Amino acid sequence: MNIADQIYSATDSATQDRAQAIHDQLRDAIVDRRLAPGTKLSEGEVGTLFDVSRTVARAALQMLSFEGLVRTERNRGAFVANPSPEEARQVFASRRLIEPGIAIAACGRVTAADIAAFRAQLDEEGRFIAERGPNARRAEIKASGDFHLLLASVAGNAILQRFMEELVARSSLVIALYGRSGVSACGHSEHTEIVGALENGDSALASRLMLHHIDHIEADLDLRVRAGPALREALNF
Amino acid sequence: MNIADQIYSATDSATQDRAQAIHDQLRDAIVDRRLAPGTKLSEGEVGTLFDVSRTVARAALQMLSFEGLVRTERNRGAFVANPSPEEARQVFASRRLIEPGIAIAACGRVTAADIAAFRAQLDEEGRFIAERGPNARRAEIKASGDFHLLLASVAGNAILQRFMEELVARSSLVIALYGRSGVSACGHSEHTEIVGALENGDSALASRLMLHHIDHIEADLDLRVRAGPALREALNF
DNA sequence: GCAAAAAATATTGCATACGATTTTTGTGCA
DNA sequence: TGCACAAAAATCGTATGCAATATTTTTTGC
Repeated sequence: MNIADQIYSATDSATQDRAQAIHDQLRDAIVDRRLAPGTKLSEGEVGTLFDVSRTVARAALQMLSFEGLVRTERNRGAFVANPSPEEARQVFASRRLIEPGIAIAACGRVTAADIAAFRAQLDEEGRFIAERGPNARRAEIKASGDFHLLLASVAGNAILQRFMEELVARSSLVIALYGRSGVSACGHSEHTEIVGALENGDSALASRLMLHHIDHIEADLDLRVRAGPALREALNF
Repeated sequence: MNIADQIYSATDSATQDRAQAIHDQLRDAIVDRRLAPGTKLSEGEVGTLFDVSRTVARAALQMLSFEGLVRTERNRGAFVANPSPEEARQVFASRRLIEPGIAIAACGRVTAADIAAFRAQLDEEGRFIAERGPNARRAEIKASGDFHLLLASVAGNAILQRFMEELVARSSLVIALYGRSGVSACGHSEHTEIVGALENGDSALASRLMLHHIDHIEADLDLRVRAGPALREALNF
């Protein structure tokens, strides 16, 4: 590890404060669907829950708001985001644009250690697919997202990695709201194929597989408006 | 304008508070290079400057920190970001990945009114290129960035638009630090060509022109490390 | 009994206060 | 003069208090 890396990881680890930790826990809870879309997250409640003042709870909520995971309304509070079908489409349009490129970048940088990490990640996914129950399903969604984040980290671009973290988290919300079934097994096999392409250094194939994979995830969504979206919004639903 | 749009713009305009306004002004100042990289932005100073308490100044600085425009060090304060050559490369790698796709998306949605807006934007750019002096140069950089933001807004994806806002702002910092000359005139003509492709609905051409345009901007940078980057970082430069 | 107004309650927006940490200044000694 | 160490100043991290706004409950008139 060179000097620059040391500086980076030092500042990264020491970065900020308890707000970051609270943010991370809330984020995980949202991504894991333990917090349903629309759930109110009041500053006081979050503060007492994590045993901090409203000040730091507020900072954590502000971070989540920047990521689009909660929406805040003035003088009303913060709520777990309730993405509209249009927002859902934009999330996946963004992923279709970015992730094939990330796959290509990862292809040029992937190491043997990375491949091993991918294999471990695939095993993890497989474990939860075999199991039944809502907990396993949550873990499966989480693991599926982690695959994409692992790929982004291998690609070696910190900016794109952060974008992907946001997109994966928001995808999780979208799937919670509009997901129809579990094509997850299909998703798992597609992940396996992508790792295969990576291992062979076939960037064009990896990119193509990724694009199809995203299409498949989105195809499992039911993005038809249910009772009229404007009405639902107006009713604070 | 449909109901959903009204709701959106309503929440957007009412969004939050004075912190957002302060953020916007500071952001403009950074992008315009009135605040040089490395400049310290203490909470107290920002607060008294905008006549608010440290609380809201802090919130504004936190927003800038999320965008990568300032870096904050615990118990030390916030500083205008000083992107390393590696970060600069990542900014442009991200733009190379995203902006051609944005150009394609914009091609499919551009209206006559949009074209008129582009023409106005191009005129604005041209004005400042003709002028001399540091103020005109600042305005020119700003206008050049605004062109890319206008394109992103036409593309109609709010998520990608926000990513682009971040990338354009960070590019401005990078150019301030590593920019060599003004190939700006060249940039202006390239913008004109892109608008032409948009007008003709030639998405493939627009995408290709955009990619070359980004390459040209990056080619004008001198990203060689100067006195050793770790040393510079260590010296808090 | 029901609808509308009014009070009570809860929650956010913001400012300020205080302890902790860092940086700077000042002083004594070699 | 130069250096080490201590005191002072500046700045941040966080808690708390008060006013403003939103929400709920109660009361009141019909």
